[in-house]
Amino acid sequence: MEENKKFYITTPIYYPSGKFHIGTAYCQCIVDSIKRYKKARGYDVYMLTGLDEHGQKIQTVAEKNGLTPQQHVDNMAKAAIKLWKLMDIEYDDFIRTTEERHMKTVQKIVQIFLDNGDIYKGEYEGWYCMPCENYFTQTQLVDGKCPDCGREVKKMKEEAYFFNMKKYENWLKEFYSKNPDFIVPETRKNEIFKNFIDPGLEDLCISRCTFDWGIPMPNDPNHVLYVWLDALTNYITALGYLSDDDTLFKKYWPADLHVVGKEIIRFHGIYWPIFLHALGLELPKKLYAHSWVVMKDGKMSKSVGNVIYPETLIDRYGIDATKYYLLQLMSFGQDSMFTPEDFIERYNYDLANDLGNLLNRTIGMINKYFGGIIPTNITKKTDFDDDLHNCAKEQISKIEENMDTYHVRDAIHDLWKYISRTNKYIDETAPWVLAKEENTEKLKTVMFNLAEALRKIAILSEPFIANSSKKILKQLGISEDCATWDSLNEYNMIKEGTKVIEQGEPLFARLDKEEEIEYIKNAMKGK
RNA sequence: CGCGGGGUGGAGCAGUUGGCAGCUCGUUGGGCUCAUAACCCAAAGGUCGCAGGUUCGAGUCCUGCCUCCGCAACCA
Repeated sequence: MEENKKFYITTPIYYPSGKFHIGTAYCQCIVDSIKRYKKARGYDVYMLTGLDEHGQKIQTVAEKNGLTPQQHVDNMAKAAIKLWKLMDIEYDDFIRTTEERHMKTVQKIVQIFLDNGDIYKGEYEGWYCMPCENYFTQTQLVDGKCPDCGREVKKMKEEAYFFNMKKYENWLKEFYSKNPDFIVPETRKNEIFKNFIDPGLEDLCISRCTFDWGIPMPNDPNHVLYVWLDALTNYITALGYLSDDDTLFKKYWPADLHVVGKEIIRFHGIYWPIFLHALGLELPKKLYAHSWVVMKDGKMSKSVGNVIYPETLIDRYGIDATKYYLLQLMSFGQDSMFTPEDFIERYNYDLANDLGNLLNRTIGMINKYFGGIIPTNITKKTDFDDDLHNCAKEQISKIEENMDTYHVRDAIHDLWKYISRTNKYIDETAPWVLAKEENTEKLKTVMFNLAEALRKIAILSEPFIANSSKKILKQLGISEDCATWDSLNEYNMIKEGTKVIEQGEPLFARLDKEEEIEYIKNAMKGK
């Protein structure tokens, strides 16, 4: 399928100024699911995540809490690692921009830019709010005043370094005309073109001297790097670019996929390609801008009392339910709405009723009719087998197609179509009637096909709900080596004498709708 | 006239290159009893924001308008 079987995928590096919310968790989920899928398809996958730990805001937040910036980000890094562990995120490296390995390389990169004349010293001018110690642009001002505190702002200038973006403008345009699919969804590309590329690029201010929580400019230590040159480069510094050991860089760069939030696609779609080009490096293969989880009353906000944190859902409903919910919710290009009602409904209908109960009824019947041994050596067919098999084939190829284009939600919906079809198969074949008629051969066929369908469902669901996938196999008594992605094309992977668990255990216990909605709503209000 | 995205049966959404309007939930009726009172089938329900236009034919293309949301460059 691909000439090169490596796959380097990254998440954004999150800004740890506050608690990680559900949107951050979603981003981790989608990247994790793509990683697991690629891994299942035989790729040598490397997944990077991390934190963007510098900047004014970190400094301010730390001071507020009576901490040094370093202490603050250390705490946040611990919290992040704990959360990713709780969420069972399989990353390969976790980069922090305050790490030596990052800072050193960034300084080297800056030096290269300085040497090549890509960086020049100029003056940054903006509206400055003294109490907030922050610059704002004209358009950010609210009634000509500070958008944060509402006080008067002053027009101020300061010395700053700039990156010469204009120099690369034509190259960037050319790149996009040759690679129109670089950014998905397409609408995000249109957005940055209309707003920033078509009107002509402006040079990027890359340093500040009003605060010091950042990487010093190698040529001028009074200045620290400002945001993007520091943050974006994490994707290569983590691989050891320009360090003593750059084996990972040689192996995995260029990235196959950067997943980022739609709010930062601009930086990844304009500055990042230009930085890389200026360094003479290859560009990533694709940028995927995911959209946002929004609430019924708009964006999440603490004052409205509609913020949902991942722990709230994970602690009570488990990581699989949370991942499943987020992944099936978020459409490819559109913001999607979280509601407690919807969460509980999806949990009950999809996970408990459709999937969990399918496993449970199958196990029940295999126990009841065949003493728990999955029948093999099938000789008879029922009228419904072909249709079930065709559905499997069709859905598998749709899932693969959707996962290959990162349409995770569509892939999940495809999988559930197959689960539904399998439930229907039980009604069509009515095993209880076959049992009464003592039509043992046909009954064997039905039980085998059900077990086989569940085996496939377990394989297909692994990227999304890994724990449940394992549980399904375990309850069926099927070993994991009989559950590889390649074996999806096989129909005789279940070994003779495979024994299912004696008493099926619910994968997802049904929830009391009213009670749980109440619970989530209270959690959102901070109770 | 800054930019972008929405407005599709009660709710939340899909609708790829224009070709008989789909999905999930809800509602109504029916079937089944293996199962976590789960599962399966069927029906009702839509002027696809409004007004024009192109076309044999438009939710899908063009024009204008109404309305909601997000972003506006150094703010992650």
